[in-house]
Amino acid sequence: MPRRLLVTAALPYVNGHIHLGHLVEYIQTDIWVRFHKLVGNQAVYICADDTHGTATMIRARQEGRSEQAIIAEMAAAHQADFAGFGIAFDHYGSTDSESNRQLVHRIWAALRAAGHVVERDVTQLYDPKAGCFLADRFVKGTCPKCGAADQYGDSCDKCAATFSPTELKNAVSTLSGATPELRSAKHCFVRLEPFRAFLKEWTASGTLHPDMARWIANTFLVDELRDWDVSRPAPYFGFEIPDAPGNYFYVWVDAPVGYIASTIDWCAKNGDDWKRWWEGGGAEIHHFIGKDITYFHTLFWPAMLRTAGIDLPAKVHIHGFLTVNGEKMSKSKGTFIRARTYLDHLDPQYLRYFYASKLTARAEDLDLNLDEFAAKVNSDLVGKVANLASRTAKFVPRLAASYPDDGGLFARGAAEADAIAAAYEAGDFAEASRRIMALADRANEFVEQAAPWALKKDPAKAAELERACTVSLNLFRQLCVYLAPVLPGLAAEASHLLGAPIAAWGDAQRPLAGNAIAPFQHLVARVDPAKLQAMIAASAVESPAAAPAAAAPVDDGAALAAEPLAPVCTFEDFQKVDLRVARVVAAEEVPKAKKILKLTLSLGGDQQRTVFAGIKTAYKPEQLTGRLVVFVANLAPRQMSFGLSEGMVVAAGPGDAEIFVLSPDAGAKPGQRVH
RNA sequence: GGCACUGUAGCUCAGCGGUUAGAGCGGAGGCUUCAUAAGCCUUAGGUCGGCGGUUCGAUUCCACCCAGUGCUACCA
Repeated sequence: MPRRLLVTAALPYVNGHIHLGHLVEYIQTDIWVRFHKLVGNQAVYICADDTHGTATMIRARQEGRSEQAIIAEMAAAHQADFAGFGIAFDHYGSTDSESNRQLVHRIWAALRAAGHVVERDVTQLYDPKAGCFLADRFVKGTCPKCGAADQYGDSCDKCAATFSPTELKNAVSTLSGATPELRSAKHCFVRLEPFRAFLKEWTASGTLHPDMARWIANTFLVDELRDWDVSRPAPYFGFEIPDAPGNYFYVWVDAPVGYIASTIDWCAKNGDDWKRWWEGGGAEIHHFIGKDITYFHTLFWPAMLRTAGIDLPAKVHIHGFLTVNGEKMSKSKGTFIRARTYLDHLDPQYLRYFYASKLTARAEDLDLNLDEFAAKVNSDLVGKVANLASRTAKFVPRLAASYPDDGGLFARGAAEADAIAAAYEAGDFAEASRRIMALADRANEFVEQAAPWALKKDPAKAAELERACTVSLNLFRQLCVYLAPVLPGLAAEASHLLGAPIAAWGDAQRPLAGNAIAPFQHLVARVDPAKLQAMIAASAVESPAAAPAAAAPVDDGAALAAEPLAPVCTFEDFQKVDLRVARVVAAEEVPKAKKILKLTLSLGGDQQRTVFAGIKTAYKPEQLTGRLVVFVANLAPRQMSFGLSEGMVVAAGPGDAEIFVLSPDAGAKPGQRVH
């Protein structure tokens, strides 16, 4: 009984081009889908462009055209890029569709009816220049959790923390460069806390890799789940909320619903009923996503589906990020490589194979080391697999009329089918590749021993030659069947070479006999290092001209916006705080603390105080000893796990590397009060 | 500090309660010349992070420790 699989990859955002990082996911998913189709399951690969949000609206405004024009242009670009890599969606839709609007309405009505929607005022960042509230992705600043700079307003790609844009430090509008200000507006929220028990069970029920299930259980699900802000006030490009006019659904509401809407559109084209896939039809729903959007797919999304009576995903497959040469992709180093740029220089099969050889079921980051990439592709694809055909296909015009005795080689390869299939099924493509390459090694050993080139010289051994070639070409074909999910192009060429289509996983079980052999053509070229270099060069963006030296300082309002002024206090209030000049007489690291330094401060004479200060991320102890600082002398002592802290040292900055300890001008003496 | 994951040959990684721990790549030596300078053979003497425990027997299970990574805590 074939399984019915509804498979999705995350919807790429309409505003950007596809790059090699995206492709990890689309290739991974494509391989998984192709595998299932090959084994005879009914698999549907659904994707779409994620179109809504402020970003699209602003871009349309800037370029003086409609959102729809942008969507059409980018949809074409995305699909061309995907097609270039052999990624074969069954349907590629758009979240800006009527089917999506209707479905969002339906799910919203269900959330309302279930009493999960609450409304309250939200203070949000507002761009006074652009005249609109700022979407998460349109605010950049410093991550409040880890201090990484240049992060978007919804999550940190450094530490994967999620937060709200108002939590961002040093926020700046990427639209206008203006410092955002705070404004209030009414928002709709979906309550998630009622789902916690359900989510706890669901995420632990095999829908996620155990590592990820644990991670979610230990992070998000330990505390009360915060209400989810699902609306944005106009102007906003998206679907208006039917019962809250002037408000629009936040893009993360309608984006995942787009999985279903895109299925609906596919069904409409094919005379199918979408409910067979999403509502009690017995289909398995599989989502492939990156670990950065785990939150949305394993908490919000199941809650929405459950409320609306739609099937829950059978499995959420989560992968890690792509690094290139061991580092985050970098525009200046030329490792931020667009799909199109890659296609301009290199064969997409290389990348499909390399990713496959590295992907496992775990959400580990995948490193594209370019030297390893070239070595692996050349060794495996060219040296082992393609070479097998290349070295035997030219000797004989056709395969032997019956498959000869090969000492059990083909049978041993056929017996690997289940193990390789299990590896594909589990998402452990690395293991599948290893097993396949092991078979390729055995096949090459066979050729070596049979030495068809020697047999060719002796006309009396023509039959033996034919047998040797029949075996090696069948072994080659067997490999191509196993590799077909990864390398559909190679499988097609192998089909052509031997005049027999590779159409099913079972084709690896039956050797061919008697087939005519087509004239041999090169199957896979070696990786040309010059082209690799050219690709890097084409991707490298010269780093922006070094900022004009010693330019006048620009005091933007980011810091103030990130932390608005406190309410007025009286002079008497201020006087309560006794600030003193102090000298750091000793600074030392505290065992087991990542952020804390232990400071011994002198107030003059024999007066000393011990302070534990959270400045270790920005200062080394030796930088501090001897210098003067400003010290809150009358702060109530605080017992910390490291010891008693008798006050605090005054500092500014958002944290992490950006901490600036205050010091008085020269001449001040320890013990003097700051007035 | 807590939670999780990882720690196996120069590199990338398999493996796993049981004979002398494996593969690929790289390196070294040899063979071959059919093939896209591909292939085959030999070789790497690695405390399987450390220390204990369970066991007839552990790289494989358990405890603890160390290191790396991620999240999290300490910032009065």
